[in-house]
Amino acid sequence: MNVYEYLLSYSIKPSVQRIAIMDYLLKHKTHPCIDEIYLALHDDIPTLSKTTVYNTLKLFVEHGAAKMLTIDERNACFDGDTSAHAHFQCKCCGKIYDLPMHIPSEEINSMNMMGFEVEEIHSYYKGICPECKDKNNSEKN
Amino acid sequence: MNVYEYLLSYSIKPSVQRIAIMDYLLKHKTHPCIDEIYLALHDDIPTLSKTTVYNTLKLFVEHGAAKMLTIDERNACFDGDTSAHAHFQCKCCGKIYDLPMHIPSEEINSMNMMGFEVEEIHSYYKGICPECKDKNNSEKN
DNA sequence: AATTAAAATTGTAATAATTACAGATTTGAA
DNA sequence: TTCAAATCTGTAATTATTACAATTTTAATT
Repeated sequence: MNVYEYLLSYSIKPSVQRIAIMDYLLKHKTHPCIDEIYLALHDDIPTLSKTTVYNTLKLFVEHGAAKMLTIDERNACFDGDTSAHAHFQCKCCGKIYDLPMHIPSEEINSMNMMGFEVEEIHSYYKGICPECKDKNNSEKN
Repeated sequence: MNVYEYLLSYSIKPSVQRIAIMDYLLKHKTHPCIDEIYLALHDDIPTLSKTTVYNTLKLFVEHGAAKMLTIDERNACFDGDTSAHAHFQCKCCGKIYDLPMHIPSEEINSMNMMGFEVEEIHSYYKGICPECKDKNNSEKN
């Protein structure tokens, strides 16, 4: 399935900009922020407006075609992988890693019992990633 | 233990402003944002600067006396309860609820095995809270 | 009590992310 | 081809946060 059909499957009317942004999201697992996407696509689509990137990602999130991460304090990040998974952000280099998510079914059940209607589950970790840990260790020696 | 001693126990030098802010955090489980704290304390401390609220909360977080939540997209929220617990934010009213947290020990173990040094665990849910669900239902009838 | 240096606080200005909005462009049906 | 709706664009406004220099407070020392 190409990106055009992929957008349609989420009831999103495709356009040059929407296809380019979704294509970027699907091909780059970096959990990009608005600016990263805007700068990356600016070469191919010089007329692209940053407002369009904002609007488009909002649309994607509303249609369930992307997820917004609030893991980075500075600015929102976006993920084209909408499957349930957790994240890890390195406090040193800022990189965001994907991790398998354990879905806490018992908790969600008890929340439902209490009358909470759970629509989104967010799970993330912060700390030091293997790369940065290695780098720090080798500096010390 | 009073707030003065409480701050000292986190190696934070007490001051009028710091005591007032920590006192507010401990007494109000609303997970307030900077503005809420600033506005609430402004009556008692008219000279209080919003910069001081920012600086003080940053200091609290650094010393482990408070936690910053990024659950609300608009702005950072703060929690004086530093014990491990999860949160639920209602998409309708915005209120943030405390929930017991299931610590995914197995995942953390495997992350450690992979070389990730986990320092923070964040777990939160979004959806509709019981109050808003009731309100919506009664409107429909 | 006066002196003084360090720490804390304050207020303003700068920065950065996001949103509002109006005009231009594109799309697709008639 | 025409036209209305949808989309996109660029600028301006808004909002959250940070930088920073000046002022005030604190606490130790004389």
